[in-house]
Amino acid sequence: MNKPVSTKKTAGLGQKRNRDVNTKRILTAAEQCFAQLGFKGATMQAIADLSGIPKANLHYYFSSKEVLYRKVIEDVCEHWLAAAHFFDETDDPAEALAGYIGAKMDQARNRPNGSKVWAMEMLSGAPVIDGYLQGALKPWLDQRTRKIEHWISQGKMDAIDPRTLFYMIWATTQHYADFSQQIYVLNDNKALSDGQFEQAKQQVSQIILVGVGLGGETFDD
Amino acid sequence: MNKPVSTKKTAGLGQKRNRDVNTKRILTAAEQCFAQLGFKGATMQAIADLSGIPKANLHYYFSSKEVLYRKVIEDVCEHWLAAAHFFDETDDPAEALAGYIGAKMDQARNRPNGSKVWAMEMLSGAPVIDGYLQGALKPWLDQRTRKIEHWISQGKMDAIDPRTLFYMIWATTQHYADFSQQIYVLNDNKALSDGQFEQAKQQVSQIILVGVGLGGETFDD
DNA sequence: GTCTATAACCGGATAGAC
DNA sequence: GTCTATCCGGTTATAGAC
Repeated sequence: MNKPVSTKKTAGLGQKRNRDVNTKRILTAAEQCFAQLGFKGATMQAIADLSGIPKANLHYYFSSKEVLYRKVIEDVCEHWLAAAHFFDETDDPAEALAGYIGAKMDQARNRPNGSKVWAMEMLSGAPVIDGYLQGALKPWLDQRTRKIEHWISQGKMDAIDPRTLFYMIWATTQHYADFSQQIYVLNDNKALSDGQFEQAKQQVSQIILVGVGLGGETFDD
Repeated sequence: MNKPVSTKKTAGLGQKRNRDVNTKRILTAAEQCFAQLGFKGATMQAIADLSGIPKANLHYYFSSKEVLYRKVIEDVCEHWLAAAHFFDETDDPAEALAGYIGAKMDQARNRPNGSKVWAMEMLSGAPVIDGYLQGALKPWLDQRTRKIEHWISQGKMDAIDPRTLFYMIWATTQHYADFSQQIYVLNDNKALSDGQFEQAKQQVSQIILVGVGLGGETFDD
């Protein structure tokens, strides 16, 4: 749909930059295609059309469809971790959880396709992402689980199972990206407005915080 | 993988029954294949192998891959509604929500592939399921939204947004089916045991009920 | 580095014997 | 009703001109 940044050889200085730009365009288009259609369903032709880069050039930048897919997944993983650190910015459980939930909600809103690719991968049994789950996500979760257990032992929050809590946070926040079509229909065939989304964000935070015994001053209105 | 119920013509009485059995086997295999691989990724050959029925016979029972897929989706929709009525079995908000959450959790555990096909459809933008969302799910949600608002006006529960609550319930319960691979890895590469699952069920109920101001006696242990 | 044309392959669907 | 063999369209990937 879009025009490629430069056709034919512009040989010389701006070339590496050109390569980066094209690579980025391809990755963005691929993320969208894979998100909606799955690995098999997305075609190189569709990715080419969407990115505005000829199909054969995709194979110039990425040796195969699978290599392209793995690169998309890698980016999504990095993106996941980007929100993860919000949990550690404070030692107050209410602040940590509210900050983390807010960050995950914003991610779902701002980069829904990343969330969808992740979901697709999980549905497929995580063939590509598996190593990342073991090597990065599991250690992250184990550590935060201990942090929550510590807060519980200090009487700062209710004695809930930390894993259930995290699964709930992940599921709920990612739902706003992954099931956006369902939300769209249930919202009278209208996308959530910024106001509606902000309200949802506040509500999700409120219900979860209150649910784990942190029902303090977490609302805005 | 499995052997077909009967090869060659057994002509006569048991035939219609035979047809039903084969149809059922195909649908079960198809549900699994579509859940893991998406519409395009699942091949008629794979469905044939898994059901133990020759590929050509699939086309005898279902005229095309799309017809087969639509039938799978229909079954999944019926299944969705099957849990929906648990919400209406009582006028007590805590009982209604706990019963509904429990039913949805059990569904996720007992028929994960149904949940995955649903999720896949949503990620793809719900091309097939759209009419059902408009015609059945939206009315259902609108009605239950009013019920919750009624309870809120009676002071029986906190003034939360009913939609956010339902999205949270759907997302969290379905997470146990859709993201089972992630849960598997995070649970030390072991599937959740029955005990772990029951605990998760209780925890989800507890956090949500407490979260909306229904923190009474909802636990077992 | 880029693009057009094509090779090689695979999957859905059908024809036609039994 | 069931199964084997086959056709045809579509997809990935590459060869080779520019």
